Amino acid sequence: MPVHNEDIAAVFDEIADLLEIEGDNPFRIRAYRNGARTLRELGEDIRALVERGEKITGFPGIGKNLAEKIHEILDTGQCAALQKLRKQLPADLTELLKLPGLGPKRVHALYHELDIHTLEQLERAARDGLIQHLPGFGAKTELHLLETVQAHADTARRFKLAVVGRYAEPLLEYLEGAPAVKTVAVAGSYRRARETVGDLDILVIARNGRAVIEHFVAYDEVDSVLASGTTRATVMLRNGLQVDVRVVAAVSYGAALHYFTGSRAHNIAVRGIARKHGLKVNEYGVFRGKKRIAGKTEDEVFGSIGLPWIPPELRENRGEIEAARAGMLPTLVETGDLRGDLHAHSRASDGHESIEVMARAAKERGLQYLAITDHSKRLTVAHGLDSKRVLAQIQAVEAFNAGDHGITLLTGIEVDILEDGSLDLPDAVLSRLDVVIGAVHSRFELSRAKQTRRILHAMDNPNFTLLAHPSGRLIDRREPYDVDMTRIIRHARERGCFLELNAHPERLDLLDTHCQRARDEGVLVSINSDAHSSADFDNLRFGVGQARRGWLEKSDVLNTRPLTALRKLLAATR
DNA sequence: GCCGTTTTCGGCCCGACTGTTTTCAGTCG
Repeated sequence: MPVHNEDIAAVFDEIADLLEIEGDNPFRIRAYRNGARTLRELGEDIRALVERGEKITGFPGIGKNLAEKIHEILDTGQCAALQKLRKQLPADLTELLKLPGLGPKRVHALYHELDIHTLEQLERAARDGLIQHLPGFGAKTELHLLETVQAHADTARRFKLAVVGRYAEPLLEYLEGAPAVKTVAVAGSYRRARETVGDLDILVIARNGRAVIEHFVAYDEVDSVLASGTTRATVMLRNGLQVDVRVVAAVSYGAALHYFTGSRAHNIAVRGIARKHGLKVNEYGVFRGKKRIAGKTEDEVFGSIGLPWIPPELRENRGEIEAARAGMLPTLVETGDLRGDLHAHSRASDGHESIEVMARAAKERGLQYLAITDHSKRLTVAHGLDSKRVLAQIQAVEAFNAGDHGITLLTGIEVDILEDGSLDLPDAVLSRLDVVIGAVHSRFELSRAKQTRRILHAMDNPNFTLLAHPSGRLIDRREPYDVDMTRIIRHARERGCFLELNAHPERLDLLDTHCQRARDEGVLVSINSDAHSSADFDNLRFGVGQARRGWLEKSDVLNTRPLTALRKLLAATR
């Protein structure tokens, strides 16, 4: 069985869970979790690194011990330390930790006092009234556990960023109507533009916290109130989205916004720096002893520990603090930097509008050019274009450009990459197009070696411009196909072609860590809407959010170029 | 278990809410 970063990370997380239940040293537990996180965010297969003989102890949180365990897991597929823990504790015990309200201490008690290690046993014991007699538990906790175990199917759900946006905006407006509210702002992973959001964090500046909280929990989409105090409350909306609201005073706004924006790893790192300066950072401000020295704005908070303001999308403790300290923070790309869009569909294949309507919609969003890239014939479900229809579309685009519309259309195609890596239309046709987007739409299950070879071969076609949605994942619906992204990025550099960052909320593909690699390799990324209707151009902002999480600057993005510069770059790929 | 512009030892982020505690532990973010 091939071992991937995620497999090793899962081992470390399980070790951490089991150690935590047994009450081990909390910092040792955190070390395992940090190691797991580093592996997940590496952006490259650790196996490939090891096979190349590279040292792995340099990565953050990977010391001698974890490096040894990584080698062991790669070599044997097993980890003796985990096996040993699993002998002491039943493996399914960690499942209980996922239940809200159950942490390591309570799981410890349930197991050691009542021999409970499955959800079924927990449910039975709760129904029999056995749990309320355990120390630290009571009747209310028991009832709560019974309810959550029965509803466990819907817990731990994450929502796509765009979906959360649709619920967040009206809720923000509603909160602005609470008594004496000065400011309402979204923080958390939504502000960091994570591709999915677990719960929505909203910060409110107001004099009277209690009044805001009362107003909030009365919102008509609230299904249940999970917690409610004088400065914060947590509710579940009817759609299953959890929302946290916290109320702070204006003097603490920056500190609270920073704190609730996270990520947790970033916050821990910032507080660590503050400690070295003899300061304490919490959501109320930055303190020297009892004296608040900063807190009104995020600028102040960062400034108090000698750093410039760091954009939220970078706050993952993936090097942004070091970059800030060195004055090397990127100037991140913005939606307004985009000059065009190189991936859109028309009615000719599976789009819903004419090329004229799509052009007008793109122009209304300030774009100077738009590539019409319908599907190729292999994708019969999408009514893909054969050679003859491609040639007809070229004529239609030329006819459009002959008029004065304030936007230029580019000819193009989203051509299927066939299983052998050839493209689904003849070179004679592809060579007449401005933009040739290669896309994998079939045989997702190919082995890593075959899938990678297939894509590399496609990129070698001299007409190939850019690779559509490179990982193929659909958030929550389909895993990325197994492919060596490092080789693909490197090949794009050698071949002189580009990668797409597909902005569709279900895709957001390139992944953020791959954007960083593309940038390091000097491969330009095109942030494309993949619009199938005129409203879809609004999705570009989600692609920009993802690009910002991937540290991309304006100059790293292909379609920030004005049309003439773009044409030169496109010509150079051939 | 990791890590070092005080350090190879001795640190490691911090506060709100809940429930069961009569002064605080556990969980969560």
